[in-house]
Amino acid sequence: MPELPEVETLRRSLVKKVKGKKIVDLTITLPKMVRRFISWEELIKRVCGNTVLAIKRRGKSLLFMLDTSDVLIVRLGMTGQLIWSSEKRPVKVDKYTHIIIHLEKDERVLFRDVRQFGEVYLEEKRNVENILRMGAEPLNKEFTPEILGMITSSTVKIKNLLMDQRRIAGIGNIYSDEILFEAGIHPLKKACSLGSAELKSLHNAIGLVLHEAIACKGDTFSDYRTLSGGQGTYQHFHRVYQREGESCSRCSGSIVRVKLSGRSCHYCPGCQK
DNA sequence: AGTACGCCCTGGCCGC
DNA sequence: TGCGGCCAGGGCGTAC
Repeated sequence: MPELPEVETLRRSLVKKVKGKKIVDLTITLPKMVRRFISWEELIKRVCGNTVLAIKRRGKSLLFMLDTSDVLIVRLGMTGQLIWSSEKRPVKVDKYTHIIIHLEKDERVLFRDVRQFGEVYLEEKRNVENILRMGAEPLNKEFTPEILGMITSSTVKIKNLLMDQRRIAGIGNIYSDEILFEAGIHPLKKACSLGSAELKSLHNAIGLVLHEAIACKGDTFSDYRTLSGGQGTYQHFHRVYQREGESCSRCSGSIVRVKLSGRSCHYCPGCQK
């Protein structure tokens, strides 16, 4: 389940491998992975022959900036992977590889996705922000405790708010649990009830946890892999996520799991008030 | 406005 | 061994 740290890790690798290179061909074996009102035929037509000027990230989406007015947008969903394949180290294409971006010299980026929740689409650069409709980037320096305070002026439960991409971009189920533990805030607490000390603590925890996870090259709790097929290591440092019944590293109490809007939510009742 | 739920989808796991 | 049933969940649409 790639969230901001996993997608940022992929982005950094993609910059090294793909930036400045020409897309010579695009293979789409599962057309329904192409979404948002563009046909796969048109996608291929508008992508092939163009050079990738830059690779950006917005929330959990990767943006391949082309040397035309278009951006190729990739969202990995739950189980999506981007895998680097070269002549020296070719990667086998299996039944879960739905899209292949072909560069020159037999270099490829494979888009593999078991559950098919991911998507690829094309949008004009000037429309990207409108289409993505995403909230604040939590690692930008503009993301201050004051901005966070404005975002949290809602009666939504703080856990749901952290995962709402239109409010804050890039945080999913794993990191929202870990961030709230780090901040010592109960996940079911109403966002608007947070005091200024809690907001500061939450802001700090967001930066801390996301940077830590990026330093780990992400979290390979399940399907996520780095561009070269390796694993991230953040899963070894979970403090609450998927640790139901285990003891809290801080107070030795028992980690609890509850259902919240169809998602599991883990926290320590002793540390998170 | 907030929330619950179903849908998309498949591998993995459980119980029988 | 094998099979049915259920679960995980990001994002979106819909109903309340």
